[in-house]
Amino acid sequence: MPTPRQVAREQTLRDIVRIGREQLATTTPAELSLRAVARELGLVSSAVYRYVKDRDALLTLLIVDAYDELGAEVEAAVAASSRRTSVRRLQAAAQAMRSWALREPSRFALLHGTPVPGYAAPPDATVEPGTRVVVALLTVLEDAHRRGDLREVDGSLPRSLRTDLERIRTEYALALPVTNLARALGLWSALVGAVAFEVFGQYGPDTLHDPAAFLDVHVATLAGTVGLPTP
Amino acid sequence: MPTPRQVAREQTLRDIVRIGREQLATTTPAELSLRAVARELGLVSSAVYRYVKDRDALLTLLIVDAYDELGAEVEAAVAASSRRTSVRRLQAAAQAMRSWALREPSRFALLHGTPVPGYAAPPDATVEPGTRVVVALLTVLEDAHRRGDLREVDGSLPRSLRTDLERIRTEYALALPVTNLARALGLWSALVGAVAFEVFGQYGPDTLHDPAAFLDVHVATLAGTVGLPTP
DNA sequence: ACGTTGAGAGAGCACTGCTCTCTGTTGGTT
DNA sequence: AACCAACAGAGAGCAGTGCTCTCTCAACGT
Repeated sequence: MPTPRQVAREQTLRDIVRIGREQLATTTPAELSLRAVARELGLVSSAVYRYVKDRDALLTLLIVDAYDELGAEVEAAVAASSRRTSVRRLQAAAQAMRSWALREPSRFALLHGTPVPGYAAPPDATVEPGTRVVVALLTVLEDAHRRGDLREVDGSLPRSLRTDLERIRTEYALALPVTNLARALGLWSALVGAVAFEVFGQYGPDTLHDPAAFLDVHVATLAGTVGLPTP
Repeated sequence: MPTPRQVAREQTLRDIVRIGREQLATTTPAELSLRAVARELGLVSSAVYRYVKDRDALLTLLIVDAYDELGAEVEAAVAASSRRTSVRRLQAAAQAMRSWALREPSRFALLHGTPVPGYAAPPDATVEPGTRVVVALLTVLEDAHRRGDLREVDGSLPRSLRTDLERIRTEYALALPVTNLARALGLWSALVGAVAFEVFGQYGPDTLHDPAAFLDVHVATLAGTVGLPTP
């Protein structure tokens, strides 16, 4: 049975994450201020160090928090589109990611922008939530493969790359061939790259006036590379 | 004829950029310190404000500096591979970008990582150097198109997207069809995304042991989408 | 009932970007 | 040649940051 002190502690910790998340709505990860979180919480700055080792630890909490929210939304989009074509499902996943990223640019930057200096995310805490998006993409491909809609793409792979892909394939218990898996990894980074380009404004001003439409076209193209039938 | 004072001023300005560039070798853009630059220069912190309006202005100088260096290296790779297949030329461009990004992770982050808060790069200073890489990619495609090696890719485009692409096509005096241009933009963001994934460590630890090989495979796949013949 | 653990406060250190004022030099104009 | 304005740099200072240290007091387990 948890003591009052324990429940209060967990509540405060949740509040810290919540306030940190709110701060990220208006500031960038680099500007996230522990003192500001403390002020908002009605605490003196040194007190938050009872809950969070340092600023990097707070960032880790927020990274996991963001990965989970993004992952959940992409998974929901994939699940909701289970009766549509695989290309449409990938487009739905992409648009879910894009929507979230545009809604939460700082939290997207926290995940896929410049890493915080000297800070290495602890793998045991971040790898699992950090792979939810790519796993969701792989789910679509696995479904297509099971239905016989996935064309096995050819092409030789360097040996070390093939080894890595085989390991991933067994680790995630995938049925799709490694050549398709290679394309899927490419799809993943390309998708994140495309969203980052838009969120970070790197296409340049007044280049694309309907980025959502471009993303759909782009994802359809990428879907062709992983072996899906394109209309 | 420039006065001694003017040449001294320009020299100091160059020194500031040089020192800033050196600082970025060991720190991230977010940590770049104007005071540290001043110390290194043997000046008091307030003195550098005679040369640079504020920290953001220094960042702009460094962004242009980095874009130019990256652009020059990618252009050189494209030029040096003019007698090879178009796919190999794209791979050379990609590897040039990857090499530079791994050698200069902070400066790469400055270009393609999280934008600095509240800071909008002045377009008239950054757009031209910022497009050198994509222009180099387009050069490869134009060459291929001229030689008849570029297959016109089909697929319908939404109207607003087609309008944007037509404008880009005339602005850069391109001969390749807009459908291929759409794929080229996708190739660009995908390439940056792939490099960013590796530089920022987002593939996860121990996922790919030969990222250079993966990038070659990935770029070869993307080259197929823009209409180049893949072996 | 009593030590131990924990939460919070407060002061302080070293650092940041940036502004203001003051001094001395440079440079163009009369 | 003399003069006054423009300029480079110094120094102090403000508000903010992350983080550490010490102190106090309440909650907790024995």
